[in-house]
Amino acid sequence: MAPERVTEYERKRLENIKRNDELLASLNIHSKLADLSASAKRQREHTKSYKVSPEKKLKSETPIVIRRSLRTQGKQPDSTTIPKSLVIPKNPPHQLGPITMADANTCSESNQVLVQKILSVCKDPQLKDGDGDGDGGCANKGIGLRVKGSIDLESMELAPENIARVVPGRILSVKFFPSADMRMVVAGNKFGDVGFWNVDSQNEDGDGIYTYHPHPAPVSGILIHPFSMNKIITSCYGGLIRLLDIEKEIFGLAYSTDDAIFSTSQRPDDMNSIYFGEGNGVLSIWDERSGKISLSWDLHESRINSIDFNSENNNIMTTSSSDGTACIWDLRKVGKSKLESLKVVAHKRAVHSAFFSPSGSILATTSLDDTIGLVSGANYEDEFMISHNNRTGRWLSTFRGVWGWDDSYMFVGNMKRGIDVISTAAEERRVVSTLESPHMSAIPCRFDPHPLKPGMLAGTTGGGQVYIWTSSS
DNA sequence: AGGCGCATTAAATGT
DNA sequence: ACATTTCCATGCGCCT
Repeated sequence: MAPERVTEYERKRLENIKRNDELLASLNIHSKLADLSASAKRQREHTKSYKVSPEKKLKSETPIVIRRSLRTQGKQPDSTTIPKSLVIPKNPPHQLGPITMADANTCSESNQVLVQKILSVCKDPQLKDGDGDGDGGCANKGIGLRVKGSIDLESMELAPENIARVVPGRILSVKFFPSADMRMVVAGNKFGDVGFWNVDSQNEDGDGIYTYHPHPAPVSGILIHPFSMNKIITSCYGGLIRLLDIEKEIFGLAYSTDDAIFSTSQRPDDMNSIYFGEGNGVLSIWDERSGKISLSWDLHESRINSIDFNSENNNIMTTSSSDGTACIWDLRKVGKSKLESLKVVAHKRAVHSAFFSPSGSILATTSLDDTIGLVSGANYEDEFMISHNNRTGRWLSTFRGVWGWDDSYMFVGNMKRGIDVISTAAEERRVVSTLESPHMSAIPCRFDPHPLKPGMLAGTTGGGQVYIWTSSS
């Protein structure tokens, strides 16, 4: 019993420290941890529960007032007094407002190399025909949002040089730059870090990895506009949506809320809006031009884990939720401040993703009830459930099955350090092969297929690694 | 109905 | 090699 007590205490203490640290960060105070350790001590007297809801705890136990007053007193950061064990090295002060890339930078690499690289691709004359968008000159016209094509599974491989640890800790979101002229991936982790990896920089200087800390909480979404790659949107559990302007080198603050933001998406034909899942089932639309929420619906009874649009009809949207359902909505059928679902796919547990196939005719869901659903038919009336182990546990991000470059294959993580490939043809509908490699030393959980390079698939792990599988065909 | 304790899980880090 | 640490997941069962 005694040792259990100790670990219990220890756990609470760490939890408290972390919470306090995040609070400190959110208040932009980078200092004075004397009272922090005091609060940790105080925690000992509060021998109560192990899991207290964050809000409650914030209100009841965290000495907010003291911290505020510290800042209002204008006390300077005094790192010398910070106990070594409490220093979290990768946490520069967090601001609730715009933050420059320089301030958010947590690596030794220079911003300029990254900025110039991205701008050079944006400004590629090849891609810059016409250019009347007045949008920073980052036109990418003539290239589709996403190419379609079949690939040869047998030819997919993982080269050792296509592996990197891009951020520390667990990755929640990953996105390729939608450019055919460079291979760059962006990954967001549990700590709120965002890492950029220029995969082809081996021949250039540095390791091609640039890390920033623009968020105080897990990065739930990354969006890169295909026609304006110099603008990168990130969201986090802390309720922030940031819009990184590469030209200005600023992580701007687009929107902030007390609710957690669990998912973000953009409607392909309306890049001025951001659709995001907020709190316990609310879907909101933020309009870039007005800088405000233009619409908001209460669609689910629990968090919305994913949002996706049908490529063939951008009015058709799908959401997946921890309430155990994935739904299909028609945005034209807006009732009185309500949306009616065209279809509800019911799972027995939380649904962590729902994505339309490239053609739009199949919806694939991934659920903690250990199934992957394939929903098809003219009105999505055919449901087929494929059994698949999706119990990732506490230390890994949940699995989300993603589509490849046509309707024939899906990719999903496998607890045995592989990537399961599901053939979706009506007569198959099962795992037909598993991508495995001795170089894949951890379980890939979240994926992003390169939108312009069929066969190029990024997979990310609970340890911050990114694997880029490629196909020679 | 809802809050709380607990088991579960993988991989980095420490010895 | 093995042991320790990680500690904003989630479901379940037990308790109010």
